[in-house]
Formats: sequence, C-alpha cells, structure tokens
Amino acid sequence: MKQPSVLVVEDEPAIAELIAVNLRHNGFRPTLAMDGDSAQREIDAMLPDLVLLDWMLPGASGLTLARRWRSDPRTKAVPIIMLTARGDEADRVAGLDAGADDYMAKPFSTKEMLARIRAVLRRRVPEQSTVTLEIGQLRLDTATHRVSYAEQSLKLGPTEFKLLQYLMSHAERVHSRGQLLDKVWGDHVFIEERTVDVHIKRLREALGDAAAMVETVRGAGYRLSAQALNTATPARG
Amino acid sequence: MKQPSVLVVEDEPAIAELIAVNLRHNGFRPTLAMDGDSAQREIDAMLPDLVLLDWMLPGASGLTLARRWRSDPRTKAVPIIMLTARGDEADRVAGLDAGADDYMAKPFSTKEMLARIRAVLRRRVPEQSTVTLEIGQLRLDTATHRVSYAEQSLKLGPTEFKLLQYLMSHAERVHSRGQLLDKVWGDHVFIEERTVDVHIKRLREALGDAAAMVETVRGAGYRLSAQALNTATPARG
DNA sequence: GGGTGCTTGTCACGGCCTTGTCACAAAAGC
DNA sequence: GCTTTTGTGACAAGGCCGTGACAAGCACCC
Repeated sequence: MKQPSVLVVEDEPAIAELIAVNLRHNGFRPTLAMDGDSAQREIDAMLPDLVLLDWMLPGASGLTLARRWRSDPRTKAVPIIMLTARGDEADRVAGLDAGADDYMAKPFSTKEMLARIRAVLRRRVPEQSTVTLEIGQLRLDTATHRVSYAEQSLKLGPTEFKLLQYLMSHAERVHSRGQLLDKVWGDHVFIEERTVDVHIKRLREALGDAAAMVETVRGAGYRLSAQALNTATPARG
Repeated sequence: MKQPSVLVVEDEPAIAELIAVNLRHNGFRPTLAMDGDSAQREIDAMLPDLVLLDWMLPGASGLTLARRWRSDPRTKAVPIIMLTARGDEADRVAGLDAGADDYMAKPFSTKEMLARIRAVLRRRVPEQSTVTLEIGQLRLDTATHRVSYAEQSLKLGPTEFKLLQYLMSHAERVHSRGQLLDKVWGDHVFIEERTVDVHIKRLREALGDAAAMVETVRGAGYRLSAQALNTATPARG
C-alpha cells in the first residue's frame, strides 16, 4: 500500500488538524470529518484504508458509527482505531466491543498514533510476494533485495533499486522522465525531471558492465534493453 | 501438524468436557486441567501446541499463568487463547497485554472456537516445523535453545533468540521492521519500529564473529545471509 | 519484603549515506 | 555554428541507522 488513506473523525478542529498534519507528514492521505454525518458521507463516497474515530462526537456517537460500519458488509473490513478520553476505561471496553481494532487514550503522542496505525494496517497485509526479475544476465530479486549481473553481485541504493525494478519489469519500453517519476517516486511528488537523469547515471555506475543496458532515447526518455549490450557501439563511419 | 495437542485450563467440568469432546471430534488431542497448579504441571510435563486458558480460575489466575508462560523461554512460543466471561471486556485487554494471542468471550460457539484455534495455529506454524536450523556455520536448536557458531557456543537473550530463529528460518530474505515486529513479537503488540534496531544490535553483539551475517539493507530492513561473511565490502561504482 | 540482576522498550545523539538540485561540460540534431 | 538535450561533478539538506544510556518490569534470592 503506497499511501494509505485515513479517515479522521474528530470534532475539535485543532486536534483534527494536528492529526492530519502528522499523518500527511508520514506518508498517509488523511481525510477529515467533523461529525458523524459527514463521516458517513465520506465512507459512502470512498472506503479508506483505516478510520481514526473519536468517541465523543456531535450527532451520532463514535460507538454508533463503529457498530454500523461493522455490520455493513461493505465497510466491515475497514480497521477502526477509537480515540477515547483519558482514563475513560468503560469507553475503551465498549469500543472494542463495538468492533474497534484498537483504541488510544487521549492525549496520545504522534509516535504512538503512528505505531498503532501501522500495526493495525500491517495485520491486514499478507506476506509480500517474492519476485525475481531477469533480463539477459541481469537479475533482481525483490525478496532478498539483491541485484546481480553475470553472477556478480551489485550494490545499489534504495532509489536505484526501485528504478531498476521498474525498468526491468517493463523492459524494452521507453519511459519518459515524467512516467518514471510517477511510477518510481510516486505520483504526488514535485521533483525536477532532470533529477531522473542523475539517478540514471547513478544506476549506470552501480551496474558496471551492465550499464549499457540502460539506453537513452533522445527526446523521449530511457529504456532498459537486453539487446543494448550487443549493439553497444556500432562502428563509426 | 497431525494431531495438535491442546491444553484446556477450565475449572467448570461441564464446559471443560464440552470443549474436550468438540476438540477430539475435530482432530485435536485435548488435555484437561482444572486449576492453575495442575495446568503448570501439564505444561512442565509436555509442551502443548496451544493453550485454551480460562480467565477465572481457582489458584493462580489465568492472567498470572499467561504472564509466567510468556516469560519462560521454554513456553514462550506456545500460543494462548484466553476465555473471558461475557461482558468482562476489561479482562480481554489485560489478557492481550499479558501476551495472549487471542481471546474468546463466553459463551462461544464450537465453530468460533475451532476457527480461532486454527487461525492461531496457522500463524505459528513456521516455528514448530524445524528443530535445528543451520546457516553456514551458524547453528540454532529450537529444542535445547542453544546457538553456536563454528562449534563455539553463544549466549543470547530470549528476544534475540526468537529474532535469530525467525531470521534463520527465512534466511537470505529481507524483512522490514514491521514484518519482524509481527513475526517475532506478535501482531498484537505496539512497539516502536526502531526498537527492532536495538535488538538487531544486541543480536550482533551476541553473535560475535558471526555478526556480519546480519546485514542491514538500507531503506528496506534486515537480512540474515551466509554470503555476508565472504563478500565483506562489494565494490561500489 | 526488599534488594539485586537481567531483560526490554525508548530516547537522543551523532555519523554516514542518500538524494535532489544546480552549474557546467559534452553530445546530438539542425 | 547554434540550439537543444543529456551527462556529470559537487554540494547542502535530510534521512536512516548504530549506539550508549536509562528506566520500568520482572524473576530470583536472601
């Protein structure tokens, strides 16, 4: 899951905004709802990956919402973390009973919030699939995070790894800088297109003998090709 | 696992017998214990594959037993399902805190009980499949809880042992901090991801010469590798 | 019961690596 | 020759990771 969406149901604007800022800053896409009705509308519009649900709400209480969502087949699987007032243990119990996956007592730290969110999300995601990509003598294994060329192990940084992974899974095809930014960096980032050039250079450095497999297509972008090695530099006239 | 053994700790004879009958009918081998002391004796005599533990017990309470078993290296890996009285949800929280893998509120259906038992057993399977793990010169024996490298015996703490056990049973593969938290600590805990780093450090200290086998994969997680010792510093660029 | 030692989770600090950007050099196309 | 596009070295900022310190929890022992 690249950018998990989180629906934050919280009526105090200050707290809601604080939560949202922290979520956004840590790779989540928060949506805000100030009361039960708008929360329901948000849920109807689009299922989030997770709900942060305040216990005390104007309109329908958090408990009611949790119960309703849990009984609806469409929303049943969405994890819910309840936010309860400090020391209000009875609420926690009722919250868990209503089907919440976890609870947090206010006030809570940003770290705790993120830890719990990640833990709850983690539970839903099955083991990542193990894929080995192979183009010519170039081999990339996502499970072991290893890259090798002609049995020789190569060392690349995180970004170069992702870049190569994308190029290998779409080999023999030209990708514009914009497309690479979308697919490798994510479709929300604002990064200079020329930065791709720099990472292509770093990738070529790391690839060593296999550097020639990364072809430049002038005016269009880059391409990974198995053919490139043979037709490296045809004789010049 | 052919016929998983289940220790049923329950003081009401009628309920205990009902559970036992259902278990036997569905391919399990139940053992009964009516109180905390006899439960402890059963555990001492033979490790079951799973424990069904009633919260209310004469003698040591279920909570105490769960805590004790979780802190003992020998019994730490045995999954525990707590049985709580209906409406006594505060107990659930405490039970999960004490390290229970799951809880069931009485009364529960046979179907639910079997489903939860199977789910918990499924989660633990990898640990019970192997007795002696061996990667390179590193050897780990789950039965005797001994670890050695090049015939040299090593001493590691409980958490480091479990961490190494998981890494060895999934060697050469990169595991994110989140995955390690799930598999080694359990998926009901809320622990800082950075805490994994600290235990990796402690594991490396304990491993001595074999420390290099524990590789850091920047931006991805950790990996146990037999090759790590040979390829000390692969050339870059 | 209180002390002692071990284990464990958290934090803060610091160092090293990664990364995005720029400026300029080199190459390609016209 | 001139313009456009791409390669590349340098660099500052930030992120990631290793590590020592510390406090809380717990078992064990007197």
